[in-house]
Formats: sequence, C-alpha cells, structure tokens
Amino acid sequence: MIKIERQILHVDVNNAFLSWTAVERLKNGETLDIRTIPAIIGGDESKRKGVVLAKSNIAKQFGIQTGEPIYFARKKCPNIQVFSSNHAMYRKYSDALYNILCEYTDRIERFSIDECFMDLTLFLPKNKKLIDVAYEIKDRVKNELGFTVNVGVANNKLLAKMASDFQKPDKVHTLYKEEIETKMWCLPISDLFMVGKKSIPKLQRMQIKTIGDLARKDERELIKNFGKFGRVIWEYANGIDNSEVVYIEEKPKGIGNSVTLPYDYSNVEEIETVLLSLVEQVSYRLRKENMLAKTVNVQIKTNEFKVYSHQKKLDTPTSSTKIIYMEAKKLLEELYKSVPIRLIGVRVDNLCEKDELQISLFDNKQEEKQNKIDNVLDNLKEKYGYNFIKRARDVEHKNNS
DNA sequence: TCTGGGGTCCTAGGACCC
DNA sequence: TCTGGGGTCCTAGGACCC
Repeated sequence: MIKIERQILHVDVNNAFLSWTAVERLKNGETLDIRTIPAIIGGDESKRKGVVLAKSNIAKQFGIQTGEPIYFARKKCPNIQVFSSNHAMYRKYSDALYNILCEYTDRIERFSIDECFMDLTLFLPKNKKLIDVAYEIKDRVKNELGFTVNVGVANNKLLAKMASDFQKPDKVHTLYKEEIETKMWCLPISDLFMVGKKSIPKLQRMQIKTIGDLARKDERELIKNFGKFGRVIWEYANGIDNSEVVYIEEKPKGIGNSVTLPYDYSNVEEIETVLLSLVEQVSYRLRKENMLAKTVNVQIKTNEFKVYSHQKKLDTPTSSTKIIYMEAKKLLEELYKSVPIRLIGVRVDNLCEKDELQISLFDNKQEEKQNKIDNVLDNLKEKYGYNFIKRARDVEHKNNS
C-alpha cells in the first residue's frame, strides 16, 4: 500500500493584533502606519491589565516581549506607542482571512484568531504544487486585505507550524522530512512547539539545548522524565505528528470568564456581585451553545498572585444562571480566606448537548422554571444588547451608592 | 519593575467499588 | 489480626498554547 503524503499549510498572521490595528487606522484616514514605529497593543494599565498583547517588529528589536507588563516595555523603549485592543475588529479581519482560505479547501482548522491549518491533500489543483498555493495565499492576503502572513508548507501540522515560525514577516517556508535536520535541529529547544519556560531548565539538565539534541535522545529516557509529555516532544523534535486538521467545528469543552479587579477586593459582598455577573456571562454563552454543564469551577488569585480553585460536579447538568450561581457561591465560600483578591473567575466544564438530556429534565420543575426565566432574559439581551439587563441586586447596589 | 483572558490537556492523590 | 490489587471517578493544581 502506498502512503499518500498529506499536503498541509499553516497560515500565521504577522503581529496580528498590531497589524490589524494598523490596517484599520489607515482605513480610517490616519496616515501613520504603526507597523513602522516602536508600537505595541496593550491592555488598560489603570485597570491593572497592562500587559503587551502584540508588538511591532521595531518594538521587538528593543527586546519587548508579548505577555510582559507594559511598564517593562516602557523601560526598554521609553518612546513606545501603546494602542488599545479591539476584539470585535480582530474578529472581522480573522473572518476576512478565513474567507480567502475557504476558496482553496473546506478542510481548514481555525487554530486561533490569527492562525489556520489547511489540508489540501485532496484539493490541490493538478497544475499546482503546495508551495505555489502557499505563495498565492500569502500575496493575495497582502494585496486584498493589507496585512502580511507567514505560510508554513509541510506534510503534517507540526512541521507546517514550525515552518511558518521561521523568518518573518511575509514569507513562505517549507519543512519537509529531508529538511528537518538542516532547518529545525539547529534551533534552540525553546523554539519547539509545546516546550515552555518550565520544561526548558529540565531539558537543559539533561544536556538538551537544541531541538536536534532532543531528537537524538533516547525516547525512553524522556518518557521516564516527563511521562506522556516526554513522548510528545520527542516525536515533535523528530517531525512526527499524525494529528488531523480539525475542519468540522467542535463544541467547546468548557466555558469560562474571569476578571482582574480594578483593585484588590476584601469585601465578600463586592466579590459576590462580580461572581454573579461572571456567572451570568458564562451561563448565557452556555445557553447560546445549547449546552449544559456538569461541573462548576471557581478560581481566585490573591494579591500575592497565588491561584486557588475549587470545583464541584453537579447531580444534574444545568445551564441555569441561578443554579450555577448558587454552586459558585458555595465554592467561593470554601475558597475565600479573607485574603485580598486580585482576580476572580468562573468556569463550567464537562459540557454536554442539551438535546441529549431533554427527557430527564422534564421531571425537574424547578429547572424548567429557571429555564423560562433565563430564556426571557436572554431574548431581551439579544434584542437590546448584553448590558441592558441588570439583576435587581445590581440596581439596588447602584441606588444605594 | 508589575505581572490579561480564553482555552486544552495531563497528573497525582484520595475515595470508593469489586 | 493485618491486610491485595485493579479500576473508575472526583478534585486541585499546573503546564502549555494563542
């Protein structure tokens, strides 16, 4: 039997949030292209969300890194320009990119807002090679949408992703089996997908500094030291990855919402008010997905950055705001030890499709009643916008203050 | 120095059952 | 009295990704 090599592309937007902001500004008549100056996209420092979300190439030359505090970025480059983020706008450009890719195949996996995998194995035109399509996509995106992408060309997802991460911006790179040794093995271990800052020192202690060092190590030794994860990174280092491009959208496995508070909260009532609004958002998204949750999880981060979480499995899956809130409140009570709280989060996990469980819910009158209330509120939200509906308690709170 | 928010997956220990 | 082994489920925490 002949094994057919898969034809995979990985499309990665260069400095996505910053590029998209630049394009949007130009479209709105601004003359300065923020891709050409030291600039970053950052969260609101006054709300304690001041981290770097994206950077221009010039900002990168100053050593500025994504995820670091804007304060650090200013130290590295005092005249850095900071722009705020806008997720609705990012979505618009992400969709525009996706629409172009759809002209080539329907086997597209939206790996994140700015990255897609494409499987062209069955869709490659007879007169074209995979690399030709990669160049065509790259140039079309630049000409039609105004921002640049890198495209990785390979026979599996891992190698395509590694390839798109080579020299940037506006480049196409191949990473076929015979190129692994020359193009990938020389790179530092930190460049390998899934190798993060916690595993780097552990690998270095094993005399592993480059991806090649890892590839040549005995697989059993890695499994001994890292378990399942050891096998994964050893296979990645050797260019092995049999995972499929997931082109049929999967249902979420969990839904969460968290906020860093504008200052550390110590007042239980204040914390519970935030908890309720988080639960409202989470349960609303759950209902929009037509799903029910079996597990509720509450997480807090203290002023000292210690993270604690508690979760509880429910007897009956639910999407009811009230039921989730009552559980979340209990979990918060267990967690809260009167230490000032910096962040609070709610997640639901263990999700299932609502339709699968409809029958068992019929005998639950309380749940049925709550469903009706939630549905009325959801409809009002859809009609008048999410902020239209405020719980009576919030209104009381406002009137008293 | 001052440190976001949304996810997925894995591990380890304890409870419980046969 | 001193005491198994395997399996599943639940929970807390952590690593990693963008």
